[in-house]
Amino acid sequence: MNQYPQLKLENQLCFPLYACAKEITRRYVPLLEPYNLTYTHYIVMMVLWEKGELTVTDLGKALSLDSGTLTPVLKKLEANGYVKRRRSSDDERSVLASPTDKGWDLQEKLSSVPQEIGSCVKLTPEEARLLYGLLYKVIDGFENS
Amino acid sequence: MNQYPQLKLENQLCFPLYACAKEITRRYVPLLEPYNLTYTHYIVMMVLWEKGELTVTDLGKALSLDSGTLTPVLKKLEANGYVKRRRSSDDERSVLASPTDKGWDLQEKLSSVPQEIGSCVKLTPEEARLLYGLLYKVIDGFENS
DNA sequence: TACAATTAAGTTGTACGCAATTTAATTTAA
DNA sequence: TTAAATTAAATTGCGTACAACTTAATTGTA
Repeated sequence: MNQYPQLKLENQLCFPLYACAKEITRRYVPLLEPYNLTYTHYIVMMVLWEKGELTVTDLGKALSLDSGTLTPVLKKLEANGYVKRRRSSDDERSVLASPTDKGWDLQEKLSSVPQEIGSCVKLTPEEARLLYGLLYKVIDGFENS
Repeated sequence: MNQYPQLKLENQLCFPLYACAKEITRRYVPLLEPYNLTYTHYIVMMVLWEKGELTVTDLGKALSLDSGTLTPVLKKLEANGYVKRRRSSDDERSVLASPTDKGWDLQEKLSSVPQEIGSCVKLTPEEARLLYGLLYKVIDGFENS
C-alpha cells in the first residue's frame, strides 16, 4: 500500500510538535483575552518582566522572533498601555522596550496562568521535566547545523 | 527581583514547544520550496498519500486544521497540479480531495525529506521515541479537558 | 576624516491558523 | 412532509511569522 512509510504523519516527530504547540497556544486564548493579550504578547511581557528593559533585537533573540513580528506586537502593547518604547540614547538605531506600571501590574493578574495551562497538560512532573529537557536538546542541536 | 518565578519563560513548557515547532518547520522550507510546497502543503499531501481520498473534514481531523486553513491550501495544491477535488456524490456538501498522478509522484521526490529533517534533530533514537511519546501524551491529554 | 560596510527597526508582501459568519445540502422531528 | 436544526465548505477578518527590502545610525577602514 504505502511504499514510503517514513512519509506517514505518525512516523514524523515534527507533526506532534506542530500540533501540540498549536493546541497549547490555543489554550492560552481564554486566559489572556480578558486583558487584550495574545500568546505572543504574553511571551513578550514575560521577557520584559524578567529583564526590565531591552532592545527589540535582544527581545527577538530571547523569543526567536524578528522585528517584522515584534514591531507591531510592541506597538499594540504600547497602545494598550502595557509597554513603553524609547530610542536608546547610546545608539539611536535601537529601541528599548519596558513595562509600564500597568504592564507590571499584569504580572500579578496573570500569575495563575502557568498553573492553569499546566493543569491541562496531563504529564507527571518528571515527564514534564523530561519533555522540557528533550525540547531544549532539539533547540540547542539546531544551533550547530 | 522576580516575585513570580512561574512567569519566567524558562519555567514554562509551552515556550520550548512553540520555539521548537517554529524552528523545525522552518527547516522544511528549503527542502519543499523546489516543489512549490509549504509545510502545510506537505502534511496535507502526507495524509492524502496515506488515505488516497478523503473529505476536507476528515483531512481537518487528521491535521487539526479547519476549512478556513484547508480550503485555500487545497486550492493551491490543485492549482499546482498535485491534488484534485470533487464534490461527493453521496453528500453534495462534502468535497473529496485526492492526489493526482503528479501528486503521487511527489512521494518519491520527497522520500528523503524525513531523513534530512531527522539529521538536524540531534536526539538519539531512544530520545526521539521518548519525545514522540510525551508529545502524544500531551495531545491525548488535551482531548479530555 | 570620509566612505564603505554593518547594524537596528520598521515596512511590505505572502502564507498560515482560527474564530465567526454565510450558503447550501442533509437530517431531524413536529 | 415540511420546517427547524445540523452539517460541510467556503469566506471574511485578524493576528502572527518571516523573508526581503528600506531607511537611518553606527562602525570599520582606507
